[in-house]
Parts: sequence; C-alpha cells; structure tokens
Amino acid sequence: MPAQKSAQSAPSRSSATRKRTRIQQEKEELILEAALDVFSRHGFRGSTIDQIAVQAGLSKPNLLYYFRTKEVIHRRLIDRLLDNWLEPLRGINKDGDPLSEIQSYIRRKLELARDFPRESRLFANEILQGAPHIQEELHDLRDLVEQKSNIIKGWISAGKIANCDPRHLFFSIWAITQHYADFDAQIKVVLGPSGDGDGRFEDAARFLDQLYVDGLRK
Amino acid sequence: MPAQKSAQSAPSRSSATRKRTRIQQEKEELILEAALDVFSRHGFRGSTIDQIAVQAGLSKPNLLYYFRTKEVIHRRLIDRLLDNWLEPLRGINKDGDPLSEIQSYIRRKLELARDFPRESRLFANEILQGAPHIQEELHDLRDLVEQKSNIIKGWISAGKIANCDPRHLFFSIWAITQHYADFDAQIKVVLGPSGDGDGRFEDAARFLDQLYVDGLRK
DNA sequence: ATAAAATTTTACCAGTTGGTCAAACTTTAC
DNA sequence: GTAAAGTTTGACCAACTGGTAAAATTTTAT
Repeated sequence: MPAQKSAQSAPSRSSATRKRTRIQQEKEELILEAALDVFSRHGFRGSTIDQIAVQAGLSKPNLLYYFRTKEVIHRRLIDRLLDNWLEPLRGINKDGDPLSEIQSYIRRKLELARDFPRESRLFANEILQGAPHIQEELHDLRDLVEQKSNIIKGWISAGKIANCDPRHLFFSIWAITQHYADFDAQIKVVLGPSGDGDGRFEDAARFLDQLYVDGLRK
Repeated sequence: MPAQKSAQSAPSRSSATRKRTRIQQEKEELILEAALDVFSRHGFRGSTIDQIAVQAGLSKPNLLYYFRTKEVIHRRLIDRLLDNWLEPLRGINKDGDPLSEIQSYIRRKLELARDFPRESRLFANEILQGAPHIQEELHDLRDLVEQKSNIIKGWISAGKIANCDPRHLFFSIWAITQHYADFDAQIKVVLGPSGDGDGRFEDAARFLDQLYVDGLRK
C-alpha cells in the first residue's frame, strides 16, 4: 500500500504546517544529534548521509524520510546554533559595571565553548569555508555588534575603561574563547595529559580575567 | 614508446633520490599553489583532485604524474606551513625586554595571518578535524612551547611581568592572530566595507598592544 | 638528428555518494 | 478491529571521485 506522495511530503513540511507526530519529534532529534557529531568532526562536505544515519541508528533512506537533503540537516543545525551563540553578547548591559560586564561575557562565552564544543566547531567550519550559508545571519550579527560597540564607546567616553576599538575587543574575545573548543586537538597535545579535564577552562578563565583587566605589565 | 615504469616512478621519488627537471620544479610549484588555494577553502575532504588540476591548468592524470595521491599534496603543504608557522615562537629571546618580546611576537604572528591567510586556514582545517595528519609535529610544538614557557616563567619570577600561565598566554595569542585569517568571512561582514583593506590589521595590532600590556582598566 | 627520458593525453575503472521509488510494515484514530 | 496515515526497508541509479594504464607527444642529452 503505497502512500508515497502524502507520506513523503508530510514530514518535509511538518515544521511549517502539519503537527508533528511523536516518532517524528524523536527521530528528528536523534538525527540532528548524530549530524552535529558528524558535521562538527568532518565538515559539511566531509560528512556523508550514511555516516549520520549509522550514528543515528537508522538506514539512509529512513533518514532521508525526515530530512530531504543533507543541506536541510545542516541548515537546521546552524539555525539552532546561532540562537544560543549570540545570547551572551545580547546580555551585555550598559548599566552594569563595565569591567564586570566584560568579564562575565568572557566567562559565558568560555562556558559555551566548554559545554558546546561541537557547535563551536560546526560554526568554525562554516566560517572557514567562507560562510556560504549564513551571510544573512552574519549581517544580523553586525547590527548587534554595532549596538554593543556603542555601549562600550559610552563606557570609554565616561572614562570607565581604557580607550580601545570595541569591535576588535569582541573579535579577541570570540577568538580566544572559541579557540578552546575549535583547537582542542592542539591544546590537548600542548597541555599534555595533565590538562585533560575541565581544569583548563578554569585556568583559561583565570588567565583571561587578568589579561583583560590588567594586562601583563607588572 | 611507453616509458611507464621509469617515467611513473621517477617523479614520485624525485624529491628523495633523482635530481628534478625544470618542468618538474615548475609544475610541482604550480600544483602546490593551486592546492593551497583549494584545500584552504574547502578542507581536505571537500577538495577534489579535479578542482586542484583545473586551478593549476592541468589535466587530472597529469597532476597525478607529479603527486601520486591527494594525501601527498596535502602532506607537502602542511610540512611547508609548519616550518614558517613556528618561526616567530622560536624567535622569542629570553634576554630581550619581556613586554617587547611578547609584543613583537604578537606582531609577527599578525603579519603571518595577514600575509599567509590560506596557510592559516589550511592549518585551522587540519586542527578542526582533530589534527589526524600532524600528531607528530604537534608534539614538537609541545616541546617548543614548554621551552618558551620556561622563559616566561623566568620573567615572572624576576618580577618583570605579571604572573600568569604562559601556555594560556600562547593560546590567546595564537587564537587572536589566526582569527583574523581564519574568520575573515565573519570579520569582513562585521567591519563592513570600511575595514576591507589591511587597515584592520593595523587596528588589531594597536588593540592587542594595549590589551596585552595594560588591559582594559582605566 | 636521434634515441632515451620525461611529460601529457585519452580512455577507463571501481568505489562512493546523494538521492529515489515502490513495496512492506507499524502506529494511530475511530 | 480496521482503515488510513505514518514509517521503514531493499533495490536501485546517475553523478562524482580517486586513481590507473598505455599510448602519444614533447623535451633533453648526445
């Protein structure tokens, strides 16, 4: 009893119009989880649908029943990611204490790198390839950065922190915090077995607190 | 007139035993240049021999006459890269002025990111995938970092710079400087058309000079 | 000029990959 | 219980990919 047209099209538009079944919800979650694992380790082109399917414990056609193409899976992961990724930045509060605000922004970004390294690597992969799928979202980021940069400029004008270019301040924070997730393979080797656990995130937090507030001058 | 065995094997062992012909030198250089372009944009698995061949203006079998496999090309690029990449770190001099040494290390790394962004992305791609091809070299790096960390610990003990974990200091410098090459696509959008030229590297250098010496405290 | 060596091309192959299709099976709503 | 809807499977395919073989062509040394 074939149900091709309706069966095939229902899940693909499920998120938009139809209400999703229990199985749909479970399997889609399962697939996205597996896909995050695979994409974050091998990049988009380096990942195969088969790999993702195996990791999810499904057959390839079964997986493709829930997501019509590899691109659609990737897109969904990226969309989810960006939401969480920008939250700490949104949280910067112009009425808070400037140095504390910056410190807690750094800490929150560092926690994201520690708790969601796969997401960080997914993002890094996307940007490395020239950000082909997220030009639009990057422009939203630009607006957000401009807005938050103005807060920092306000702090500078008020003489509350040292003069600097806020955009490069953000770049440096992104770079360092994400580095601990993205360059994990390098860091593990350099720190050796001793720095294997989450201890290095605490060491990093300590180092960055000091760097951003007082620098290295004695 | 077939010359299969000898013709096919000569170039493959050329670097080891035989002296290389003019054409060999030219074409190998051409291929490596093209491969750097392709690999740095798409990663190892995302790049095809055909892409590289087209970029180099050669046919695929012709390219494979000079490099027997895709891996061999990649390997050669990585080897070249690591040499230059570690040079600034080697240059840190224990007898120099501590803050100046660190500042000029940052500047040299920033110049590498500006002048060799493709190499930086090639490296980033490799580490992101878990550094499968360069475990050995990473251990050399580890030794070098330990050695240079001792220099910095010496400066700290002598009261010449603030107390900090030297390894995290290096991580932060690598992260930020390479970020300008690796996350170029993001930075371009955030800075907008104004920050398109090399001006952003000067802005970055200024920002980092200040950050690492005095931090943000007023 | 010519023969040997080096280079390039054409034709090809086997394995992988993203994706389709229709039939078989399971779950859900009544 | 049963019929409709939803899910899973196995067989399949066309395009792509890394790589090979041998013939054809060009370069080099004499």
